[in-house]
Amino acid sequence: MTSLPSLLGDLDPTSDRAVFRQIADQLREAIDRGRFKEGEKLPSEAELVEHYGVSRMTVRNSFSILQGEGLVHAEHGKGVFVRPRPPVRRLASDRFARRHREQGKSAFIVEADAAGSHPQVDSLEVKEEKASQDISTRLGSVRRVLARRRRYLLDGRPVEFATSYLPLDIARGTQIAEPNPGPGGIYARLEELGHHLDHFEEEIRARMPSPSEVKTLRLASGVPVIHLIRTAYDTEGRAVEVCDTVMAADAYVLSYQLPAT
Amino acid sequence: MTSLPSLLGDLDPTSDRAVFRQIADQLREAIDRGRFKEGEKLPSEAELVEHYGVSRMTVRNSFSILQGEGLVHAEHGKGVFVRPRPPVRRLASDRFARRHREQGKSAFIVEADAAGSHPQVDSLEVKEEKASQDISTRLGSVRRVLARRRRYLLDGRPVEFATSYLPLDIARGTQIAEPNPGPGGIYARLEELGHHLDHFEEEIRARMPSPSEVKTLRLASGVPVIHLIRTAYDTEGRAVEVCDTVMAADAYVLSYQLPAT
DNA sequence: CTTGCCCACTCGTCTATACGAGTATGCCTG
DNA sequence: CAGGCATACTCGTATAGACGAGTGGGCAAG
Repeated sequence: MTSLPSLLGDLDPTSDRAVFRQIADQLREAIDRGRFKEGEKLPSEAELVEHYGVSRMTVRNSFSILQGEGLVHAEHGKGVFVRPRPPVRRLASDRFARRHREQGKSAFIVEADAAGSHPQVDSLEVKEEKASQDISTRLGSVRRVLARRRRYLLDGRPVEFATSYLPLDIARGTQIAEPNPGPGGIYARLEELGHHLDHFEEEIRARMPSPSEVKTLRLASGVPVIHLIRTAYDTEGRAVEVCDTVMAADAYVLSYQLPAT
Repeated sequence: MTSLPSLLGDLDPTSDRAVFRQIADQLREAIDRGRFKEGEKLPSEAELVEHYGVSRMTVRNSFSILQGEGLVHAEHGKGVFVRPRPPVRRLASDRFARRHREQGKSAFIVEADAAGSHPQVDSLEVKEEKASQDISTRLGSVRRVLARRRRYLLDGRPVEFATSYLPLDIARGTQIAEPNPGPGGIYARLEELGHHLDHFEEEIRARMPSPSEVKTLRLASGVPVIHLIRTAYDTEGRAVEVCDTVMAADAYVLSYQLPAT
């Protein structure tokens, strides 16, 4: 094994910078320089304690900084590893164009198959419920809505959790209220029902996940979520659906094409 | 002062959940329920040590979880506070439409003034430099570029750091290479130079900030950044500008309008 | 009354120690 | 040879204590 000093250097006792930050800095730099590669194991806490001559809590503090940055993750009993960058899913802004709505399978499945990954959808739940204040406002003051919840997985990893909300007067009793909305998804059904789609509005935020989001998306620490709220409007200007999506930020790149007008 | 028990409850010694997580859970819930309001001070470490009968490090561990979630922030010598949600800036997808390009001031200034906040732009730097691999690819294999860097502040708080890259054959010697690109910004100049803009492509990612981004954006811990890369294409299909923007995620909501086509 | 200092309280950093629990490996037993 | 167990190594949790440094209020001196 290569000796640590050759990889990691010494501390600067004259520096104002806290020792645990200096250690974190050195590890970060070593990772950035590729001295530790993706998925590779970092020196164990004990080794770093030895190398730097500090206490274990100090080393753990350093690791906790890097974890917060999403650079590394710890595995109990194994070690601390450089977090591999997962393959990302690109979401193009034309993904809801009518021409993509012909096939029988959902856009998610088709797209993932094409990319060679194994897609899955689970946690399906379709039910009527009271609209939250926000959803109600977006849908134009409806009291109750049909909520369609589902979780998307790629190669076994949860990447996205989405809920669609539709006004009851539109969705109740239609195939939209069924677990499987049929070919082309709910947008195809909406159009068949006479609600011709005119445009979508998407709002994008990024933030740290709530504990429940950490759980459902099995997020590593230091991974933010992208929160996307899409509202679909029909040609009469009515909001016919709101889709609230929380995505693991390390699994997505969103891509939009805008006219220069 | 209200006694802590009335706000915070007890630990469950039979629970599998680690003590510091239980404490974090209770504090989080109290914050969510509004028992501690935005900007309000949480009980001090000493008080929580007393209340729960645990050691100080355990309490600090709890705080560090909440900091990682961006829920609270600590101020040396003062206490730990519920992090106030700053006002957000909405970026609409039509913000580069030609009709917004008439006025003398930059879009950022106009928009912030309208919102009643005090906008500022600093750290201006305009220079020629070697294009990175990524920028070169996006601009169509150019070696050197003109880079325009600037930082945007709202009411004294840095919210965004952006760099525009333009091919030298377009920008060199023009007003684009001046610190002040004139009314309507560089897009107006590009069109005057005969590069009529056709469309933009925007790529959006979210991630935790690098240490240098923490510094330039003065980010609190637990605040991700939104990384937006916009490429501007002219009517001949040539990429004429790439703008790389890093935004404090808690200060922005991006909004896009998409045709249903 | 004002100024300035001191002190109490806050979080920041660091040490040393202890035990628990998950993982992997190799040896020993059947 | 196969299975299982012991063991060493990993990180997770928690305690107790020490000192440093930023903040703010009160008190004392001018």
